[in-house]
Amino acid sequence: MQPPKNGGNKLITIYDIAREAGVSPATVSRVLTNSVRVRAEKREKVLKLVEKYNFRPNALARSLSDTRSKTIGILAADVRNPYYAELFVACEQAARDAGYTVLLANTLGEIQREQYLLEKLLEQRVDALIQFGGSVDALQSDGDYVERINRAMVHTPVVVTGKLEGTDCRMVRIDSTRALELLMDHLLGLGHERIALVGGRMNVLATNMKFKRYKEILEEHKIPYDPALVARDGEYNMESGYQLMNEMLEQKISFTAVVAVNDFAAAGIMRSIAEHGLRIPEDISVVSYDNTYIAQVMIPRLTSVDYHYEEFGQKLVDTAIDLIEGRETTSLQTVTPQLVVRESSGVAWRK
Amino acid sequence: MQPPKNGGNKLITIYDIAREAGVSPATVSRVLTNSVRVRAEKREKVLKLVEKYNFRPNALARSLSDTRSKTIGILAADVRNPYYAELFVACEQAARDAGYTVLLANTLGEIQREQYLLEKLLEQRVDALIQFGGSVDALQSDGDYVERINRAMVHTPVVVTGKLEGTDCRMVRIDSTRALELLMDHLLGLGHERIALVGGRMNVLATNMKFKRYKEILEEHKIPYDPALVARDGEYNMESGYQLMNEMLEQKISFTAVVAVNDFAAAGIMRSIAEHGLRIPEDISVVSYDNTYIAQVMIPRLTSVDYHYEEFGQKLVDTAIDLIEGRETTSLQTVTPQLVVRESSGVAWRK
DNA sequence: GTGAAAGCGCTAACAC
DNA sequence: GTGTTAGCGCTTTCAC
Repeated sequence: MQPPKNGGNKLITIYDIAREAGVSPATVSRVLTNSVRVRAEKREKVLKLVEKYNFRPNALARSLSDTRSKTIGILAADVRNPYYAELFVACEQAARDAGYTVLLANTLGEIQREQYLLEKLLEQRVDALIQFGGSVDALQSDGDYVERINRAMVHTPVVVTGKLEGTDCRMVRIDSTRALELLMDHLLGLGHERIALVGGRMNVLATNMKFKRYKEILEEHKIPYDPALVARDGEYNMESGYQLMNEMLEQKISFTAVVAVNDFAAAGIMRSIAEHGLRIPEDISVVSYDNTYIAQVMIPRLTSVDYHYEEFGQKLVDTAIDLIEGRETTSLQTVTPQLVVRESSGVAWRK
Repeated sequence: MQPPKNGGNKLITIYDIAREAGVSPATVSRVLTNSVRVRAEKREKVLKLVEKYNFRPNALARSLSDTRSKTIGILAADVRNPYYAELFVACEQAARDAGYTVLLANTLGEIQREQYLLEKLLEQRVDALIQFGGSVDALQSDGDYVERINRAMVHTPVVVTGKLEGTDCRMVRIDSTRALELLMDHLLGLGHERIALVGGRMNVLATNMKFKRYKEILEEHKIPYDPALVARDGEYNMESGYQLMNEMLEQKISFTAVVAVNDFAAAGIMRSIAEHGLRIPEDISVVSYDNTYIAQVMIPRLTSVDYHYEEFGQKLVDTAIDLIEGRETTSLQTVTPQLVVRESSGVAWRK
């Protein structure tokens, strides 16, 4: 109990309001929470004082008292990535609408930080946890992290955008398979057959799923699968797309279209293509996932798969709240992606 | 006091630890906070139990008890804008390093939401508030908001990246004037004289300051000021840059360089220029502010002014913490911008 | 060094 | 309806 070192004379409490209104603290609380009917007269009196002193109830005390903080923790990989930023803002909105506050922490791709922040969020007694990016994206879940999540889930429900094998956490994720289908249908329809997959890592769930479906689709269309067209030893950024495309172009591998692992990678890919004197989409079509504003900023604008971020965020939050309030929820829900066709994709110049 | 509807058997408390360790709760607290020396033997016993039960102290209770939450509230305009995202992550890091948690809320450009979120953050009893974007960017501060901030500041120090006239809140902001100088020096050095200013609004502090300095510099260089070169009836996004540049180009206004209000606007400007069959930088040089990854994604890459986001965030947080702990701080601090030259700017094609 | 006890500000039985 | 009271889980005097 330190003396407040800054400006502060103590903040007003319900006791102060109660005293001045000539009622009990409980009544003030009742007025504030609107839980039980209070006589109009007293109610007015309290409300007037609340107004007068600009009284704001202490959310900490409230949370401590009813053992729910009305807060949802969000563990995001990195909000500097517009994909996560979109998703976060969507969640924030949905949560706010439901009377919840969100507490965001960025894991920045480090498993260590991820664990640390998980603990921090739990200390804040968030009522539920939503995680996007990081360990939950992995094809094979990290055992140590799984154990921590399992311990957390004894008291705090967890919702993830990927999966966490060995835990019972709810999953709300993009239908990656469908996302790839949209792109492939689009490209095949334009006459493309030599279609490259560029960027990302195979040990990432979504990336892996897309690859599987890619091979299936080729087979369905009787197009031979050429491993040289799949450059998956990369990352999810521009540099990686740039590097990988450079290599493919320099090896004279022939293809008429490339599916970038996301808009960032697409940007790098586009640069590489331009530097090799080729045109988009005349020589090579480029399409990608996420439909962040990068897709709109590029010249030509990118054909990209959109994820309905609002709906995505809403589902994540709804699921979290269902869990908090003890309602049953499905183990896995999916968000249906949608293709946004722009100028970066066109008809194939040869069969 | 609701019964926990989700999985939860009650969480462990220091009382449980104390009982099993055969010490008092106070001692457990002492071990946890490392405040006073505790006999090694007891300390070990407690620590072992903490480990055993994976005990995490309730941050809410702790905050309530010592009347500081070790939390800094951040009111940001919109983290989907990479400028704010960078700044937020920088603040989050700095805060974390200092043992603080950050609580983010996005105002999304609505003054109403801004006020609401301000109250929400105060209810959470944040120890300090940092605001970037929104009302604090305005040339003329909103009276109503000023009043609210003043009320808040009785108990909670506020740091902003702009200004808030009529309040005593601390300011940490980019040296906008210097930022413009960097760009002008660069362009003038390349032989440009007909330099356009595109995007943004004059009632935004930073934008306004840049305009003032722009005129001064022209004067110093004996270059006549042409109002037709200043298109400031816009926004801070791509569409706006696109529109404004379209208009200038269609009006056949002649210029060899344009200073975009930010990277987003620059992207729109570049598209407009390309659509008019002009080349960058051969025909027109384009430069901008913020140096977000949009600058690196564009072809050609953008020459842009960087803000040392890490340092910026660190200063904001340091100032907030100084205020929390009752130390004196300067009213205004600035962050020195730095020019990053890329391919979008080149020598003027005529004098 | 350490325990007992009060208090942080609120909510929720429980009486009346 | 409304006041009284007992927590929520921690920190911090204050004794010893």
